[in-house]
This record gives sequence, C-alpha cells and structure tokens, in this order.
Amino acid sequence: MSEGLRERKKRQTRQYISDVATHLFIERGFDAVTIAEIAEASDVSVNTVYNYFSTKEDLFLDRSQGVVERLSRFVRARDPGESAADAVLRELRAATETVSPALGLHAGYDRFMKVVQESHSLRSRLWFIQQDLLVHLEKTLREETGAGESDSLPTLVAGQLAWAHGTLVAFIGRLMLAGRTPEETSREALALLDDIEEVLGTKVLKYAVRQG
Amino acid sequence: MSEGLRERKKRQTRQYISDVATHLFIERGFDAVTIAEIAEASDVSVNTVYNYFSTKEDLFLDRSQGVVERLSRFVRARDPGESAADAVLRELRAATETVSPALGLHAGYDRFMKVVQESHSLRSRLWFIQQDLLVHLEKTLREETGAGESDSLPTLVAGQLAWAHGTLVAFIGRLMLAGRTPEETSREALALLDDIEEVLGTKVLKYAVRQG
DNA sequence: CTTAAATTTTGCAACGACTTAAAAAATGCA
DNA sequence: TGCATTTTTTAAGTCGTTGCAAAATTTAAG
Repeated sequence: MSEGLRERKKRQTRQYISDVATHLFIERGFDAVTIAEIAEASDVSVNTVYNYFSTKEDLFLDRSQGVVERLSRFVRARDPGESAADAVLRELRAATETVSPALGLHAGYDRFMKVVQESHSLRSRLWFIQQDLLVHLEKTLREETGAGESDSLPTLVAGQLAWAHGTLVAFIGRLMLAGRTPEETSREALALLDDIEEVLGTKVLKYAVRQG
Repeated sequence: MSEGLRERKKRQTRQYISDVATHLFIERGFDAVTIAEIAEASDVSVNTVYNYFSTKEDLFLDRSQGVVERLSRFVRARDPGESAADAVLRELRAATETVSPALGLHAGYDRFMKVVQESHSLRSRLWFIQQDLLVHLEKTLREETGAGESDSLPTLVAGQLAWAHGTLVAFIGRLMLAGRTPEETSREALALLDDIEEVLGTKVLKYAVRQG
C-alpha cells in the first residue's frame, strides 16, 4: 500500500524538472528561458512538462503556494486574550527574529527575487497568491468572529493584516535583493514591524480577541 | 499648428478600434475575442491594432490609466491644516456622494466589471496600475514631507491610503456587479468610507498635515 | 512468463498574443 | 504632379498552451 514505483518515479520526474527549470531561470531570467529548453534539458518532452506544471510560472513558484493559509493559521492559533492582529504580529516577529527562510531570510533569496523582479508574469502570479491569502483570511475572520454577511469589518481587518504581511515580505525582498545579509535584513525588518504596529488603528489591533 | 488631417485620422482610427474592441469584449468576454477578430471588425490589419495598442489589455483598460496620479493629486491639493489622509478621504467621499463615474458609479459599470472579473489578465493589469498608484503616492509623500531615504513612514502611509482607495473601488465594483444602482452603491460606499476611516490609525490620519 | 489493462510519455498540429522587417499605400507639401 | 514622410499591410516567425492519437511503460491478472 505504501507506494509503487509509478508514484515514486512521478515525484522524481516532477522534482527533477522543477530543479532544472529553477536553475535555468536563475541563470538566464524567467522570460529568456523557453519551455522547450526546459524540456530538452530535462530529457523530457514539452507535453510532459505540462503534465506536471500547468503554467510556466508554476515551475518557479511551486513552493510559494503554502503562503495562502499562513495568516489564517496564525489567527486560528492565537492565544486566549490575544487579538487576530496580535497573533499575526507575534508570529511575524518570531519568524523575523529567527531569520526564517519562510520569509525569504536565507542566502540565495536575492537570486530568487531578481528573477521575480524582472518578470512581469511572475509578479502577477505572486499577486494572485496574495489575493488568495486575503480572501482566505477574511473567511477565517468571519468564522472566528461570527460576523454577519453585511458586516464589513472582517474585510477591512483582513485587508489590513494582509497589507502588513505583504509590506513586510516586500521589504525583506527589497533588502535581500540589495545584497544585505539575512541577519542584517532581519534586524531592519523587526524595526519595520514596530513601525507597522504603530501605524495600525486600535480597531484593527483589538479585533477578534480570543476569550480567556 | 493646431492639428493636421493626419493627427485627426489617427485619433479617429484609434478610438474606433477601441470602441469596436470594447463592444466585442462586453458582448462575448475578454478571452473569447481574438485580436484578429477585432482587426477584422474594425476593417484594419492585426498589426494596425498593435500599432495603437501595445497589448490586448490596453484595448479595454485604456482609460483606467488616469487613476495612477489620482491620490497624489488629492494629497498635493490638500488644504492648510489638512493631512494627506484627510484630503484623500474628503475627495473620495465627495466623488462617492456625487455619484462620480470616475469611481465606477454609473450605469454600465456592471458590464465592465463582469468582463474584468472573468479575465485573469485584465485583473492582473489593474493590479499593476494600483502598484503604480502606490509608488507614485509614496514619492509624492516623500516630496511633500521631505522625509529621508531611510524613513519608512511614507511607504507605510502610502500603503494605507492606496489600500483605502483600492478597498473602496473594489467594494463599488462588487456592488455594481451584483446589480445595484449607482445611487444605492453610493450610499453604501459612504458607510464603508466611514468604517475605513475608523479603522485607520492616528499616525496615518495625522500624517503630512499642511501648515496653515 | 504472458497478456491485457491502465497510465505515462511523446510527436504533431494548431491557436492566439506578440514581434520584426520590408513592401505598399496614403498623405502633406513643394 | 512629384517627392518625402507616415501609416498600413503582408509575411514570416517565436513562444506559451492545448488537444489528440500513437507509442512506450508500468501494473495486475492468469
């Protein structure tokens, strides 16, 4: 029952194609590499590439998909007495302090960012992911607070928290792209998080407090 | 010096192609219409279409480009004693109250929104326009306040104001798409603007006050 | 081991957005 | 009218993406 040869080979093929593609993209830029080249370099047909990845962007952003539920997870796991914003800020600070790769705080992220920055379609794709994060978070806030359909606060608070997250990630990306080390960037990002918290309104900071 | 026949004809041709395209898009959807069809319906070659519009999206979103400087204009024109946020909120309220078509408050916007909503590439394009608005606004805030390079407040305040604007526009779009009248939507949007103002922090609301 | 069924891979043709270069037509002016 | 400039068209090609049927491979059954 564990796993047949077929499954294993599929996972390997998929991983291999993704690795080859990532390598090529980082070396020559997203738009400069064609799917045909990736297929050839992977010793596979173009159709096989499409068999595993539905778009060219997926070949590069496959792992970024996990971000969609990030803030929702933080909110769902908030402590008693803690608001949604508290939990999100606490978790973001923790990830920043520990120089977590999940936020882009790792050597090599500059090369990733360079590829993204130069490609229109990759940035567009990352935006759709952020949109998904926002929609997901709004739904979570509605569930957690039981807010009515016509209540616009969950929309607004979700918007604010997603903005805070997006601003942090963009900031980190900019610094890493500029050649800073992860540690240096971490330090500056913590200062930014303080600024962000100071900018947020009380209504946001006190929203969805978990009863103790 | 005024304008030769050549210029006039060019403007006419451009306008005609845009009108034909818009008509087709609204009738059948953005992705279902090909550039070749637009060219044929306009009695022009495909390359002439590309002569006037550099991408397919431009054929539909030509007029939306003016939005980029909107918030910057509001901020630059703020009254003495008024902050950047005050000015933006005042102008947005004014436009909403007067049922301004600039915000989408006009009959027919529902059809526009329907086309946009169904097309991945159009939404992506609108996002890039919002990004431009944000960048533009941040630059304006830096100029107006003389904030230093390392000061992140202009970035954050610009982000908040662009968020408020984007949230309002999205809200209006959603209601119009749902079949509400412009007047009804205007009323609900005013309530949303109140909610937005209540959600914003003092730091944002008091930023860049013009000296009286 | 052989065979048949299921699945994966492949080659091929096609569509549509977009680019480029050069020929052809329209226009403005002397 | 003749000429220079601008606009339009034609033609050919690139690339992402899709659909389809044949071929190769893996799995399961006898």
